[in-house]
Formats: sequence, C-alpha cells, structure tokens
Amino acid sequence: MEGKVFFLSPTCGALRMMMIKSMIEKSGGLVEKREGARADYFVFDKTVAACRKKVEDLRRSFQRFEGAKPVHVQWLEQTLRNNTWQDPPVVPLPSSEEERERDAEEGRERESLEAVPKKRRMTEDLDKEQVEDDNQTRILAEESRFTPYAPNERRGRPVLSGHFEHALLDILDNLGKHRSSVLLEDKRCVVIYDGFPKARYHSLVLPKEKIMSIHDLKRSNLEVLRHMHEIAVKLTKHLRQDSGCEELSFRIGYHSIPSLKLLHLHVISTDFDSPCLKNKKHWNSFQPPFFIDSGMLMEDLERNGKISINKEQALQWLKDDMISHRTEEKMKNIPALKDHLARCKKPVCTGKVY
DNA sequence: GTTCTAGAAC
DNA sequence: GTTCTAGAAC
Repeated sequence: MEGKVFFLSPTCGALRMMMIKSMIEKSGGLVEKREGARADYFVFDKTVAACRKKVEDLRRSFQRFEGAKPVHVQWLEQTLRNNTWQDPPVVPLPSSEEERERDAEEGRERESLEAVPKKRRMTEDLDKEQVEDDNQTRILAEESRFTPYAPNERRGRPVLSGHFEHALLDILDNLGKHRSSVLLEDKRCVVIYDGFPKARYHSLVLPKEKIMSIHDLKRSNLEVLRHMHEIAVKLTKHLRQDSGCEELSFRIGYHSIPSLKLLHLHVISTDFDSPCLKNKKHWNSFQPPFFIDSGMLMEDLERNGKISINKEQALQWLKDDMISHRTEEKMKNIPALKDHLARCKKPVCTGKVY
C-alpha cells in the first residue's frame, strides 16, 4: 500500500471523511488533509513526505473525482481490502439537488456501515454580547462553578431521581430544582455544568425541544442546532477571556453513541485535566472520530438529512489505542496519558478546536 | 453515565 | 506483590 494517494472530493461528506481517515490510520497509513484545495485529499503512505510530489503531480486532475462520494468510498474500501491499487472511478458531478439526495441515500444504505484558569465571577462581556443579538439569553449562575484543580467531590453529586439515562431529561423538566447546575438559559436551550467533568471546563448545551439523540436528528432540527452551536462558541470566548488564558481551547461536539437521553452538545476544554477522566472510554469519547465536531455534524445533517453512524464501528473506536490530541503519540495507559497531559504544551493537532 | 471488582498485566 | 483494565450491575 505504500506510495498510494487517495483523493476524495468535499462532497464525500465530512463525517464519512472521518470514518475513512480512521480506516486508513488503522491500517498503518498516514492521512493528510489539505484545506482550501479544490478537493480534499488524503495521502496514504508510511511516509507522507515521499508522497508529496506525487500529490502535486496529480492535483490537476482533482475535478474528475468531484461528486463521487459513495462510489469513491466503495472504491477505497475495496482497495484497502485487496491491497492492490486501482484507479478511482470517474463519476460526473450531480446536476441537481435530487441527484445529490439519491447519492446520499445510496451511501447510507451501504454504510449502515495553559495557564491555570482562576475561579472568578462571571463577567459582563457575555451578557453584553448576547444582549446585542439575543435578548433572551442570560447567565443564571451567580458564580462560575468551574473549579479547576478542585477535587471533584467538592462539586457535589448530581441528584438522580430515576434511571441514569434520564438524568438530563430530569434536569430539563425540573430546572428550578437544578438551578445550581444551570449556567445559561434562553428560549431554546439550557447550558448546564457536566456532572462528571472530564476537563477543567466541561458543560453541556441542551435543547428545550426534546430531541432525544443525534440519531433522531432531521433537517428541520438544523435551526436549533445552529443556535446551540452559537451559544457554545460564545461560551468558549467568554471562558477564554474570563480565564485570562488566550491558549484555552475547546472541543464542541457530540458523542457518536451518547449514554444519556436528550441531545446534548459538549463544550469541553482541551486540557482534559480532571479526576473524573478515568479510563480509555472517557478519553476516546472526546477524541475524533467518536467525538463529532458540531460543525461537522450539522454539515452531515444538511447534506444527508440524518446522521449516518455505523454503531459497531463507533463502539470499536472507544476500544482503540489512546492517541494524544497534541502529538498523536500512542498512550500506554491512563497514568501515562495523565502524565502526558500534564507536561505537553503543544497545540491540539487532532479534530477541530475552538 | 458511575461504581465495583476479578483477574490480567506488570 | 501492586497497578491497571474491562465488564457487570445499577
């Protein structure tokens, strides 16, 4: 498989791109995505540098691959399976929305496939920003409940009245009772502190509309998803400013297989410094491809009308080796990961950060 | 989602 | 011997 170059057009869909990336990496290859090119492309080789010239040579022929998403995925899977190179199929660009829809349908069927932030009062900047474009959003918490470095036990355990899966529904239905868990609220959503934060800053954006899971999403939900995303981004800006740490970065997104009912958007700082982060599943669930960036999810929904995730594959991702999000090095075990997280100051290099 | 713990890994 | 993981129970 050495020296082979794979091209995939942007019409392949971001989520499927992630799956393919995972497949290639698992088979020992490296992946490179170049932003701003006419088509996204992936390089498959033990040494990316050796492929680079070939990539440049072939770059001119990008156009012929555009619009060939399911076919190209099939082709790639076959190539990986057979371990022999065949030219990718040439498929004309779909001319209408209908054709694009049909392609998406086909695809689905086959796919069933660092500074230490200080504890501070919430400042007024977020309020002001929101007053400008959304009079309804307000900060409810008098004081930030984010308590970096404090033992988790001090936060108090979330009160669960029923099955654990219903914890978020319970909070949404009894906001008064759970006031201390609520950070922000507006007409369409509520932001709460995660009960078992996996980083110094970890909160959840919940829609008030009872969408149970990412697997239930429809195009008609895009509006609320965009709103949740907007609130999440504002929160990251606020926390960055409030912490006085310009390098404070966040992931914003969803788990491929959520454990709790009610759609919830994670806003989590990339330090992953928390006593609640205890095992491989905890780590992998906040790393791509299991962790789906909010923007990427919305793009997938817009394109395909639903979120297409192969659950078996997603479960496997949770069991995969733990990879550093800063160096892409393999982590031997949880103590080694914790040690790495405490020492490594490099910027995050996997997945999107905000 | 967490906690608990048997037994694997060191 | 101790550390760590992973699966069952909740």
